[in-house]
Amino acid sequence: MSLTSEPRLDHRRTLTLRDVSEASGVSEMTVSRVLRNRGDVSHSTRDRVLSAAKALGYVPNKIAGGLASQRVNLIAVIIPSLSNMVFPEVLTGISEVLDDTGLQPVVGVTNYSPEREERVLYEMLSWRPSGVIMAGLEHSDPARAMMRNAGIPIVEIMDVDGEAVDSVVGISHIRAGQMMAQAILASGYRKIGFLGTQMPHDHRARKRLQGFTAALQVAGLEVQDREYYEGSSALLKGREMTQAILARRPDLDFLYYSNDMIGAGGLLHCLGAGIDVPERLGLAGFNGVELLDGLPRRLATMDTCRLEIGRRAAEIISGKTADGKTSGLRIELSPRLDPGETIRAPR
Amino acid sequence: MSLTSEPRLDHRRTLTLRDVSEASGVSEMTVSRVLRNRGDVSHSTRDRVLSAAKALGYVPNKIAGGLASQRVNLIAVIIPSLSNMVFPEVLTGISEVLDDTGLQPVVGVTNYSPEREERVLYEMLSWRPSGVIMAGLEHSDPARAMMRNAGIPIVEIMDVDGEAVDSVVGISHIRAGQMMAQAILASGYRKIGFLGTQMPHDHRARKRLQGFTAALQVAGLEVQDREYYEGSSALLKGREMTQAILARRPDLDFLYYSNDMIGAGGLLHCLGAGIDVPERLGLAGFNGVELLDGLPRRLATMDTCRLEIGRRAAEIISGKTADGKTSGLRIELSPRLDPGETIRAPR
DNA sequence: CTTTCGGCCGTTAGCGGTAACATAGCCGAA
DNA sequence: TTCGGCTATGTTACCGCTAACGGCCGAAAG
Repeated sequence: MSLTSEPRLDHRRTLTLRDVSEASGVSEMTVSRVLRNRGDVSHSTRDRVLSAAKALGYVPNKIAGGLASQRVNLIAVIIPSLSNMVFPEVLTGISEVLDDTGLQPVVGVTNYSPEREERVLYEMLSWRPSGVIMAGLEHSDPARAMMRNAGIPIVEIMDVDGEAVDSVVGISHIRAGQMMAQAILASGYRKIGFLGTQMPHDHRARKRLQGFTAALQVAGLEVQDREYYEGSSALLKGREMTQAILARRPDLDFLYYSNDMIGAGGLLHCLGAGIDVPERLGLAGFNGVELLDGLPRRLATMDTCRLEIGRRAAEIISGKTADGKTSGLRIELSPRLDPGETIRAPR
Repeated sequence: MSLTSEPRLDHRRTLTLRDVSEASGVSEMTVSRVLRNRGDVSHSTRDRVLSAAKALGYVPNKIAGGLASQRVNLIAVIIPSLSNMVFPEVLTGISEVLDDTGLQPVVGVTNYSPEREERVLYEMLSWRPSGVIMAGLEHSDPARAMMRNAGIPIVEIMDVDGEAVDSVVGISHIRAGQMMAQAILASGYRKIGFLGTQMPHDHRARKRLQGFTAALQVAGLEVQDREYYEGSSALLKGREMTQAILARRPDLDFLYYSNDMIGAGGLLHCLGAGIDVPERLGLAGFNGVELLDGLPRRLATMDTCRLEIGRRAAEIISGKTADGKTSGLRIELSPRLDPGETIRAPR
């Protein structure tokens, strides 16, 4: 029952274009035009509308707008995890590019579960996004079908070893594994152990190992011992695993880790245990996580172009490619091997 | 012009309820009921509709649904950064709780910029979410106004030192700083240095320092020297900063870091430089990042209840509180100090 | 002076669903 | 038999916004 009062707004129904149109004395359509910066509106009208909207505290309703225009400025980005440090970096690349396109990334997380991936994809598609960026190439059949039928650009990222639904941007993890194996062999290491995630979930780690063992095989060698773990990777896990594998096989002369985090834990363990790295024992991780620069010794690793992958994927989605194409692209980037200080010089 | 052909779907207009209704011989309304599991539908009809929907590959349109029902199952979650490790953990807590409520978190990232925060909030509100979870208590006036007028539950998280728009869940960073200072003093350290982010951006770090210095002052002491940095925190940064501050003030006997990551870098530097930790020099970080367990020495730190904060916030938003209230709540959690192995025993 | 044209703004008809109500059977109780 | 009540389904009227088109008006062109 307040007569004048401060900005009421309390528990009134939410504002619509009509409120702004009444407050500024023009039609809803004109208000819509002003707020979207589309079509011709005189300067004076524009100002009137804008100030009315601000005064009321009007926030457009994209639900209604999207339905009417059949267009939504969302890009679905589906990744396995956020706690991996790898994916936030991809997201950064995506955001960088999308920021000045009016497109907005919306992130879904699958926790490496195919069922969850399917659900998340379904949820996201039900918002009718303008594009999908999806990590990996391995998906359930229904998920593939949804992507194929969505009628929007799809970009699968991180990995190029397999068949893409539409476009793909990534590196070959098989080749990455091969490259690392060759570098290790070139430095004269021969008794090699592997430490990593339980394979079934992480397809890219699996492919790395596959390329790795294949390259060893060419040299007539094989992985001597393996140590698996589940759950998230942390320094402590790397320490424990390293201790365990070395207890079993003290004769190993190289340890290949499936990621930098556990590799760093292993490095700390070895240094603490007085093991001569890299002469007596070489170490290598994967990913090139710069967060870990600053370790007592720089861990050998392989950069995976995460920022670049994010950027290129976003460019495809937003049509910023050379010829404006938004589908059927295939971009393979080349990972760069950084020998750090935990692989001895080639001999 | 294919006559029979495989699932056509190629470049046809996207499917609607009508398509499913025609394919299954019932009204659109009935299809809607089946797909939403709402209202009575006979078993046989349900099956028919479901199989028709699956066969066609129908994906509901939440844009239309949301407009019609005036309800949307989205929760806006607005945080400063994803590369901080702290926020993904909060997200985990949120997801855990939201997972079985039908509500879905949508994440927006502000990069610690108030302008960006305002934009992101505006964007999110324009999708008419059912709630907002927002990091921190410091926001621009327009942002506050938007939240106040949105007519939905708002939960500000992480920090309780200040005035909330609606509900708040977090810890007192002022008290956290005090607690750490008291622990440090109790162990007999007297010449204390601080290393952290440039304050203006990170309000919580600022409040910690504020509480910290206040507690020192009570003991007639003050922070002897400070070392600031900008950009993201990493081990290397921690090393460099530690080296710099110790070069200036080799007499310091304690270093308080604004987060665990740079603290860990500092620890590695000190160990490498042969400094006696914690006797000659004590160290402490902040956050209790478990990722870093496994360092040569466990860094003193303070757990910030991130998972719990996420959970409680989500519970408020989803009405899972004791009395079902969704607004006006205030929950202050107590951070736990972990002295690790870088503070010597109290004397 | 009429015609044309472009700038500015309004009107109309949906977009694809759902709330609310109406309806048609069917059953059992009065 | 009648009638209330229940179940299973259909009908209608929007939700808030925008595409498409149309109208008006003043200025430039014929």
